[in-house]
Amino acid sequence: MENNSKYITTPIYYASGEPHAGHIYSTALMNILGRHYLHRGMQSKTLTGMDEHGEKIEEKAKAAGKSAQTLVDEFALRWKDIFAQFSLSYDIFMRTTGKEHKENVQHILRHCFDKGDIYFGEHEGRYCVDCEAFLTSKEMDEQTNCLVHKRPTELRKEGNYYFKIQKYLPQITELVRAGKIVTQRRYINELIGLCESFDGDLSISRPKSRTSWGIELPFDSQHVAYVWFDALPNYVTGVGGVNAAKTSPFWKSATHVIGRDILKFHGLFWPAILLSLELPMPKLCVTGWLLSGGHKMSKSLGNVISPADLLPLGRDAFVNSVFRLANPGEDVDITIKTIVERYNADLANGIGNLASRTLVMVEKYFDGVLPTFHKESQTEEEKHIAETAEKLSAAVQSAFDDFRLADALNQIWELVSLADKYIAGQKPWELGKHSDETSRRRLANVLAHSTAVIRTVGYLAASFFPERMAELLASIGEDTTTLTDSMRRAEDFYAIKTGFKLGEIPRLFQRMEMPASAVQSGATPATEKTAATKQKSAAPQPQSQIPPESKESGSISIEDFSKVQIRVGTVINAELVEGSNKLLRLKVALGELGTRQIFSGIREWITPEELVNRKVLIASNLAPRKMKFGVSEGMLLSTESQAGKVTPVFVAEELTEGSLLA
RNA sequence: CGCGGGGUGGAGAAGUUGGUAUCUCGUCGGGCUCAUAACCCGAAGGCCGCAGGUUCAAGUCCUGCCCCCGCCA
Repeated sequence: MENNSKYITTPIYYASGEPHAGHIYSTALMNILGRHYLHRGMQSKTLTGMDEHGEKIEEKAKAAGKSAQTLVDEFALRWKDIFAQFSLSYDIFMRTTGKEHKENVQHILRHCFDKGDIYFGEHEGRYCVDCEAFLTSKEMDEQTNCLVHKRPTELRKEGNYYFKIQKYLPQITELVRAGKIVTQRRYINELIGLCESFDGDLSISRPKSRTSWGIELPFDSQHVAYVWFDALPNYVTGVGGVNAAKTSPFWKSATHVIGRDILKFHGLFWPAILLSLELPMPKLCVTGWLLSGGHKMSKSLGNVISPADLLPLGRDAFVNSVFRLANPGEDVDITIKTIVERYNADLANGIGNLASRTLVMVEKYFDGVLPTFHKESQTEEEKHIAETAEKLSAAVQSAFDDFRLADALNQIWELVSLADKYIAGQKPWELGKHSDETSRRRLANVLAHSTAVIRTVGYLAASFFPERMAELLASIGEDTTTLTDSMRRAEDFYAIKTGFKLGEIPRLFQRMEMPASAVQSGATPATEKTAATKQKSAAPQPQSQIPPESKESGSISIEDFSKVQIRVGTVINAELVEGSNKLLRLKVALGELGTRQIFSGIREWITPEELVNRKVLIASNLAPRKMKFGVSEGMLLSTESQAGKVTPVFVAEELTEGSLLA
């Protein structure tokens, strides 16, 4: 029997920080997939939530002077609130501190333990606190620093429980090769690589002496479950636990939306646990990264687009650009500028304008009553439009099944473009000037076909833009109380509500002005730092990545200026750089931003002693720069006298460290 | 050689088994006036990272090199 259910999950997010654009992206993807299947008449269940255990959360709570539970409760509220602001709904908001989840985890642990898949072992090695894990030699440099976190590791010896993942690797490799876990080709290759290079078993517990903020192992009260057995099982909790999952139609059709960075955990660790549990494999929908200006968003680059930046543009503008520009799996490069451009092109000038021009003419020439088709006088072009539109539903559905949302959106917008061309060619405003029978019929046909296009687009795009599309459909008399057969309705091009009297014509997706801050943001973050590099005497920031700018000697706008973040910092250490006759290596405290290493070419003019403990100005959002002697993460602002003497700009001691000049 | 991704008109991207280089945005010119300064038509603009090789034919296959980028969403 055909499975009529779909279960779509996001990763559960770690409860130690604010959501960023990437979280909105994954959650929106889940939301859109869930809606789409609903619109196909299927049952869909969606899940998102929070991963709330672990050493780091315990530490963070301690630092904030509150209990871990209080901390995660606050984060859960905060995240729910932000999802709500983006109209991102879900059926289940999973929290790993929930009672049901704890019971599920213990059930799973007990099962695997009884089956002999979990054993106790002692391990001694280099441990990274940030990774919360022992590192292999490949994960450290020669000085045993963690390659991921660039910090020293410590020697630790610990007794932990291990899961026999090796036992399941051959099976998993088979499944991966057969495309049973991921369908996106590039990730199949990546996963096979991961399977082949994975050695050792999985450490799945932490002694309570280290952290007690977790779920207790049912067979050893002195240990709590580590993240693999704590967070990953949440997906099973969402369908009611292991036993329920065995027969759940939702579990049989589960799709996990994940970022490509957690592919190993969902494509290797999780399948191994599921094999031990003898549960069917879910499919993965792997997403790429959201980039901004060609770079991963990062605080030091100053190119972070936060949910707060996105909100004024609206959920739809974000959704359209992010799912239009690339299919999930690829990286997507977005800036405020591209989001607004795409919004204006596709939503305002596209479907918004098409709806407007069509309905205004219906109002004008037919007193607001939707006209009838005159199929007997249908032109080839009209037949072509109708056929294209009717085929679109199947194309969209097949695109969704392969997670090719960009392809789906592109095809929908192409239909809009087709209708615009058609209207331009038919000149209905000319036809409207004549009252003979032929002209009236042609006019009716033009407007009926245009309305039918709007209707098709409304049904097909409703999973992306639920609120606006429902408004659009309602305006042409469609019943939007339920959209569960949208995909089927979209196949019936001619089913417009002829005779329906229009109410007020909606103005969907009004054009957006480009925010002043984004006017020039077609440039990469690096080029946006041009203003700062004019302080060329201050530090040896190599300029190779900065193309010449035409307005070098001209004035710059206030927007340009505001791109440069200048902060007050305290020099906490300064030393000569061996092997360089110009450079000083500075350690500068920037308040919240922490301590930065900054190289400055001022050795000729100032001694380290004169700098230490002084307050200076730092351009803090310059791209970090790899130099021969290390990475420079900012620039010390200085002045240059006519004689060529360079002096740092010292500022008053009472200014606050880290504060931003504005 | 840690792993992985990538270099295609100004920007972002498609390019399936090798056969006239495509799309969106932007720019310029024209048209239209129903519409949300919108829509339609046309044009300019590309040593497809570099160098070799295979081939009648290479963005696409092979070899080497250079350069960017990402590594817990």
